[in-house]
Amino acid sequence: MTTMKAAQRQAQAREEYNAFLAVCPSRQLLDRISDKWVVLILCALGGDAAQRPVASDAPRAMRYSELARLLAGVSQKMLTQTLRALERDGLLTRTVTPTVPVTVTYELTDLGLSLHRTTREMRYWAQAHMGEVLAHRDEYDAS
Amino acid sequence: MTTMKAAQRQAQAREEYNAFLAVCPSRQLLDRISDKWVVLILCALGGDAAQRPVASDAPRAMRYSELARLLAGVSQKMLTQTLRALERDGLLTRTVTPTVPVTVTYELTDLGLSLHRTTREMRYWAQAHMGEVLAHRDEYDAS
DNA sequence: AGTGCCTACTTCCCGTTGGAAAGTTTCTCT
DNA sequence: AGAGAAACTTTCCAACGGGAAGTAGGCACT
Repeated sequence: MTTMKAAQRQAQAREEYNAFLAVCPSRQLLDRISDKWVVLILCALGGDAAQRPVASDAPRAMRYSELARLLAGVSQKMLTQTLRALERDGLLTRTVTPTVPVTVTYELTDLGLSLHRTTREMRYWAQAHMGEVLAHRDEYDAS
Repeated sequence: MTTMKAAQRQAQAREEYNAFLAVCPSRQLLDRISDKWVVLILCALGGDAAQRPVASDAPRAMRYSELARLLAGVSQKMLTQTLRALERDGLLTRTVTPTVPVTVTYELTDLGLSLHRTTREMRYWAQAHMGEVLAHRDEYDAS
């Protein structure tokens, strides 16, 4: 048990948890990461701020105000709240530098980075299939 | 333009849409698919109802009541509402069979199936990293 | 004929969540 | 003394989601 490799631990975790059960902790976790602000924050910190993948894409630390500017439409309350939740879950780190005014930066951990691979796919899927979806909506609304 | 291959169309779409912009339609689409019920419904219809990937995993049509039972905790209102939205977006089809009582089945389209690959990853990530996240929370709450 | 039952919703009411905007803190510069 | 800047925090209100009850259409049993 104590000598288990990471891959084995994950394999066992998959047997212990079932996200379809409302009482399962992994269901609560899935609910939390299936959130629009979580997905956008992970995309931002993961480095894919550009419209499509570019060579300069790389995870990087970002300041609070930088995130607020990039995630158009997020309220300060939700941004702070979501960042704190992600910090608590170990997906990112929060670093306060005592300059004046104070500088706060957020950066993905390895755990956050592993989830970023999936959230990035969500974003690209949305951008890539937008046209198809709009076409389906028109068709649906016409009938 | 009319002779573009799917891959080319998607590449162009990625340049036209940027999900970080609040006004961009792809942002609205990302908001919609970054939803806990959407993720769970796609996982269910995608066939991975088991706790971990098994040979019998395959996309399959499911009845309304079957979905309601599998997605523990979903209200009828949200289930209906989310299914209709996904139908409108072309991610799944709704089929009414005039048996008695009526039978309604839902099934992923190819478009829905392409997104299912990503939502399945979200679910497995949650189940696989649950322990790590819980450990981080304990650590965070202790300080 | 009437009562009951079944699925798949739809409607109503209300508590929780999220957004908008204004307030707070700390220090520096003029 | 007053302005200003970053990163929140608080307050107020509208909207979203959950729970429960109601609806429709048709068989089936008494």
